[in-house]
Amino acid sequence: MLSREEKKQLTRKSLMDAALYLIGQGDNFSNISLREVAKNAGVVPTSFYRHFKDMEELGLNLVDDFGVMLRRLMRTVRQNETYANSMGRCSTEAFLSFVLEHPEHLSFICQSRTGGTPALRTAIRNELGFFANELAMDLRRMERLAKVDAPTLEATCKLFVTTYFDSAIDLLDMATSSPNFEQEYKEMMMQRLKVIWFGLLAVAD
Amino acid sequence: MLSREEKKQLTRKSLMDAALYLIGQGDNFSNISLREVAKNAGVVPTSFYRHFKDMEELGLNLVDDFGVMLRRLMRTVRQNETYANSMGRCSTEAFLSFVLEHPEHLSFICQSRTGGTPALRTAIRNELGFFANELAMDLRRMERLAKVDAPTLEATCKLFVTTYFDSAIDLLDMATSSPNFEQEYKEMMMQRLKVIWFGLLAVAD
DNA sequence: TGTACATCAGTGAACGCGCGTTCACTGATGTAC
DNA sequence: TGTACATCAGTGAACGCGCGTTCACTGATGTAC
Repeated sequence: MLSREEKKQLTRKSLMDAALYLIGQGDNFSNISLREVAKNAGVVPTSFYRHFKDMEELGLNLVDDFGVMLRRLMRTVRQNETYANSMGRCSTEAFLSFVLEHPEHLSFICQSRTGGTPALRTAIRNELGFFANELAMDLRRMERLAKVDAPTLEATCKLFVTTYFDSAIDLLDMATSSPNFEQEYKEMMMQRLKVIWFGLLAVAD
Repeated sequence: MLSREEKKQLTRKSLMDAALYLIGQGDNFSNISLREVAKNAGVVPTSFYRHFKDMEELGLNLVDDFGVMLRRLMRTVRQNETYANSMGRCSTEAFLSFVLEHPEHLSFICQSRTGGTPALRTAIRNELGFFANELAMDLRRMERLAKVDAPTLEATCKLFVTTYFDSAIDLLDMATSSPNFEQEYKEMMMQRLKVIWFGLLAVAD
């Protein structure tokens, strides 16, 4: 038998899942009503308030989840032994899987990054900034980039991050329309990453 | 005395201006109601239907306006005699002015690019694609890029475009918080453009 | 130019609907003795 | 272990509100003669 607290956590999760489900159906997070979420979670609207103050608070919790997922992704990529040799291909494939495994979560992040409430946008910006900083730490360890000054390295890392997340929207759209989308996506990303990477190396000299 | 048609166009414009005004107030376009727009345009809700089928159609017209503005921007930049010599600085300053002159329009484009209805997203994607193609045409004329293959050049142009439009959100946020935002923005953009540009030159060799 | 009629942008009342939020409640789970 | 009470996640009715959309209308502008 589940404890009261465990049951509560299950309901909480089903509320967040319901929001993601509705995003997956094509709704914009900012247009999703509390009542729709409660209905899809199989719970009466009033119950919502036992878990979240309002929809924005639920959204902030989705951003937190996203942050956890992102950190897990980074850890996985780094542990891959071929990472140091073929960073671009490696991380592109990891990101591809990441997006395809959590399409609703990524739709939510991409649309709320620009269209969410100020609090949501700030939270997402912080997560992406963390991502960029981690990437900068990784790159700083590379000998061939030793001569790159800090501002350029940081700017480049932000460029990598926005390139990844801009591509997520394209990827999600492609996945519903193009049969060979995985290959197309990889080629597109490798093209873009190559240019940025070459630029960074050129600056390093 | 204005003709009936001229008056109608004025009302139409005030409806579109009302939508932009509400976006400027911090609302998300997809959350703005037809009634709010009509109210801010000084017109009864029913009048809205004399001009647009629904809010999406109004949004598509905003995208069209944006397209016209974008083409005007490109023409201006190209006419500038120093363009060929210092493309990065030139276009960054032009884009800075562009964003600051039409902040509501750019908020709308940035937020609807990812958060709008499918029709809106497609329309915006087309406009940005046009921008990227024009840029590719400009770059193709440059001798030092003669050796760059077409896919790389196109990928790079898309990268430039997404870099510009991703920066627009940051710029609009900075403009309301940072006193020295223009200088900060220019430095940030020049950093990013430099890396992409160096990357393109490196690929050219 | 003047008159009689057509057009149609904007009006105002009305509709049914889903919304967020409140409230007093129920009954299973948890706690103290 | 058994009992008596406390907690609190979830219920269900109710509220007032703004929404999109409909309808028949008004009266200024436009057109034909």
